[in-house]
Amino acid sequence: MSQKPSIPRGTRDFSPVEMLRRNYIFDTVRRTFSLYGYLPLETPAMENLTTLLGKYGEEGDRLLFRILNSGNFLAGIPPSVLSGTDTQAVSQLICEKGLRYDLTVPFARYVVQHRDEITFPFRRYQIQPVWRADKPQKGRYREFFQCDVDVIGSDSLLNEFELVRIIDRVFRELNIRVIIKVNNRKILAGIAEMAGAGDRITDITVTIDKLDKIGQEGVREELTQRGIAPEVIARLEPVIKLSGPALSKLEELKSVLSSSVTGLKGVSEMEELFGYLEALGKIKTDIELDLSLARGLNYYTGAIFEVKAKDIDFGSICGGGRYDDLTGVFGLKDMSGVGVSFGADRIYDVMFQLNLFPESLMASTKVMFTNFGRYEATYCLNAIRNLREKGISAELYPDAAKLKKQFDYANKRNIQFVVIAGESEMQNRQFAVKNMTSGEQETIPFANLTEYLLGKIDQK
RNA sequence: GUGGUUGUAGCUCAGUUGGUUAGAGCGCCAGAUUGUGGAUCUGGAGGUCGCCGGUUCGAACCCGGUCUUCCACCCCA
Repeated sequence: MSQKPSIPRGTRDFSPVEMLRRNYIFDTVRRTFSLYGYLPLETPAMENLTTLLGKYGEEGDRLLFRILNSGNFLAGIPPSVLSGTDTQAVSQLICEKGLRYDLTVPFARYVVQHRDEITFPFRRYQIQPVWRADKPQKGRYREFFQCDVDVIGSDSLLNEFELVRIIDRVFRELNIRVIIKVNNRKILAGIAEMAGAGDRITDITVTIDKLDKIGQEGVREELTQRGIAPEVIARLEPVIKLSGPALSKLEELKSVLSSSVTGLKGVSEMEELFGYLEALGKIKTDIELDLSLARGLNYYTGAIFEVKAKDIDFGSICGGGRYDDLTGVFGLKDMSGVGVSFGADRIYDVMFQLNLFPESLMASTKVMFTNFGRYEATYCLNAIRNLREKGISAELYPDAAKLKKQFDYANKRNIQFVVIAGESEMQNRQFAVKNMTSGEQETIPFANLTEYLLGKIDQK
């Protein structure tokens, strides 16, 4: 009895073609991270739930994949709990581990645990999958890869500045036109404070974050629904609607938020960041100070970032921000960090739809030798060794199949050159080299093959 | 988690009011061409109609459940 195989909902297999394209993204990202002096780090797929819970808000806790304890996980659990309806209580008793939800919290955990071996400020990058028990949709998976860059142990706004440069570079290299949106949690706190609802920041920010989507009217409605007083809403609106260049927005905010120490701090932080960008920037990517940007993760305390593709709507493909006290809950105070996360899977989707992957990715083998049998194959293998030594990827068709079949194979694999060595070629110590794009075929002496192909093959 | 949607050949999809052997295009395999691919022609293989159950003399079609896909909300990379 065989069962139809399948994989869990929201997960995917990646075929060789897909992996070549994914690696293209990972390589680009990794190269940039490393260029900016960040060091690689990996942490386990699973963490203790105590590490994970309570870091992502109520919604985040719900979306955590929990791992059932091993062994007799029901031992010692009161039957009254098991028969009840409080699944939360049950899961707490039978699960002590969970799959990581992002890379930032495990990073904070790592920093606290290894503080004595780390040289601060610590710059690390981490490219690994994360898991969320979300309902899958387009661009939303239950297992997806994040590419995180963070620097921890430095308050300097220069870090924010460099992250913007990294974002700019990565997306320029990938050829994706994006817009970087920036805001600051302290400004948001100041705005809420100024409006007379400092204790309702979460409700306010979560709602105005949807401005783009549901419009002013929608925001007003939802704020009312969340129990925000009309006069508060009235005071909020003009601020959110501020327009113009970042620096002029900030200028206006200074007077609006004059009564809020926190708010002013946020404004000056943003002034510093945009100051660097003006002075040293030369960044081609559009950067916008978007006062409606909030971001859900509730550990952010300063700058927040979000990147969207301009030519297609796929939600945010990169996001992050500054967190002043993520390590605090693990017992390490005064350790501010800032970082962003590139969503590899969404970047893939964007690039795929916009056709941005280079054709050349598909051609791994540059030269294929046809196979006429054992005797001829040996002749070819000698040449192949020479090619490989010169860095030209080459392969021999493994079976002495019909030539049509061998050519078909080369065609489908996008192999640029096919080398034919049969009886007549061997007699003259030659090869017939066929260019599969032009269809031209030349006869080359055995000794000249490597040189000939080196000259013909498009580098890169 | 709430509401909706989708599932037929490897892929994209037809399939009448429930009625014998479920179709097409593309792809695949073979041949036309026993050392030359992308074109053409000929032939061929390939389907528990997502899965389980129910209604019926009879189900791809109707009903229920379940899984999957996509969408909205929620939230987010």
